[in-house]
Amino acid sequence: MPLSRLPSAAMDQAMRLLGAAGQEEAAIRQAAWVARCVGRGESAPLTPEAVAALAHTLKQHRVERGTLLFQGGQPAAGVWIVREGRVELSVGSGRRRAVVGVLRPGDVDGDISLLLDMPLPYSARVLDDATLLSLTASDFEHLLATSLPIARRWLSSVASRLAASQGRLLGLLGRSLTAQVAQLLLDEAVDGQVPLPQRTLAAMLGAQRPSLNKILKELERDGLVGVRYAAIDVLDPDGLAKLAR
Amino acid sequence: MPLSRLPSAAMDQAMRLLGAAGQEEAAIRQAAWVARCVGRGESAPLTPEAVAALAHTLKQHRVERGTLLFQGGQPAAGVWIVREGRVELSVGSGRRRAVVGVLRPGDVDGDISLLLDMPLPYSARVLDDATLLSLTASDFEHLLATSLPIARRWLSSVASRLAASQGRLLGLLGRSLTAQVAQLLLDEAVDGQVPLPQRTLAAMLGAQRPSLNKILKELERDGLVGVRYAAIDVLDPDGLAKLAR
DNA sequence: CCGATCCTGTCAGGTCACCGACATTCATCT
DNA sequence: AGATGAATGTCGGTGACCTGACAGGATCGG
Repeated sequence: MPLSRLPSAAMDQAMRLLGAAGQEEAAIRQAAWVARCVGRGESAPLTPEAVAALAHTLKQHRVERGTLLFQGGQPAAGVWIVREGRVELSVGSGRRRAVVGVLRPGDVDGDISLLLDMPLPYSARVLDDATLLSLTASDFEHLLATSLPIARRWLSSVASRLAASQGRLLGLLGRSLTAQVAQLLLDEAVDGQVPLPQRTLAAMLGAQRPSLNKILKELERDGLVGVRYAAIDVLDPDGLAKLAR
Repeated sequence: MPLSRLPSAAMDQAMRLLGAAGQEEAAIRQAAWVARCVGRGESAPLTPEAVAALAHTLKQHRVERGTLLFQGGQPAAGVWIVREGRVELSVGSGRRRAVVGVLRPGDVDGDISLLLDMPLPYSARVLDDATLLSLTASDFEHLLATSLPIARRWLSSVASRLAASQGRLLGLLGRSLTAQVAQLLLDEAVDGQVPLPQRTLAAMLGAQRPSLNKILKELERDGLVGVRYAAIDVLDPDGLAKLAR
């Protein structure tokens, strides 16, 4: 999931200053932001036409905390792009719940199921009041089928997700829970913070919450992390990296 | 430069004997096969030009068992496509070795590192005497930058690998080793057989070989699998699926 | 045919993480 | 401010998996 996490404060301010008259321009900016999020494209620069095509098909949604964006097993309705807030991807429920990942601004989902024409493998629930962008299935396919720069960029976006997924696989295989926790905290930290409850972190490792809590207290005792309410502070990334190996 | 150092002498000789016309047709066939492997393309049919472009850039190699195709940490030299045989992807060594996956005919690798411009995350070793196809890095980028049908198909290829990786992640999270073994056998079986030594299977789960062996004997006692030398027979897929849930 | 090498089968001891449960602290809403 | 729900801190018993080691069988080379 380590797609580009871009500071969007400056952008938001610019949008406010523009006002209603610049609605068209705001849409273009939105599209350009998405284009930056969807992969890198040094070898496929985006044409103004491609950005405009994106701008006209993107829809914006305000979604409140707790909303179920989609449910596992159903066909994908379209592509979701997180503009602001977080979205949790999970399977199962109760004590057998596993968290596949947590989307943050700049992350994309739903496209894989569309590309492969398979049902969604997990459910998505919105963690904070959020702003989301969406593409319908047909708009998405049309974009890919007509714009090579967009297809090329989307390719690198999916590639980076694959690399992240394989990295997480390696982080789990044959490692002690301590090493897994250290790795997870490093992966998920943004600005030295991991704003997730221990229950969720445990579900991301397929571990029990008490086991995770024990390890977190050990890490805190060693000065590597700070444990707060529904959040972990990463105090010593280098020390964690040493544990994670 | 592992590309140029591979033993391709036999192939070169065969091509010379064939003559120009046969060589061209063989190359086209090869390219069409690759195109089928690299994703589905119901919405992006391949043009004859695209297939021809592929055909002219593919190189064929015969590689003998045990060859190290590439090593983790180095930049990717190009894209590899397995035509025949198997290739093992792994990290680490000794008893801390983890097997990321085993490539079989039709599988592709090396493209992710090129797309993201990152070093290869694992090493690749050839398990059987094999036939491989390759694309150089620049040919690959050129293909993607000029042919939309190929970019579109490659996109679905990477997408399906991502789905598989996430599936394996879910197969590991919070499941007993027995469930993991059952899942792995179902995933890796081809024609009801899994032709891998227990040491490799254990490394794919990040488990120890004795632990795996104990579970395999239990499964054999229950008539779900047959244990042979360096191979497992899947006798009762439904029974395994029930265990894997 | 024989040695070398890989693979399988198996064992005991020790450790680690699961499991259910409970009390406590924190945040939020009325 | 008080009530309510959620998240944290903590505890033992139990079972599962790891560790290291060794013996025996299969395969392949000379």
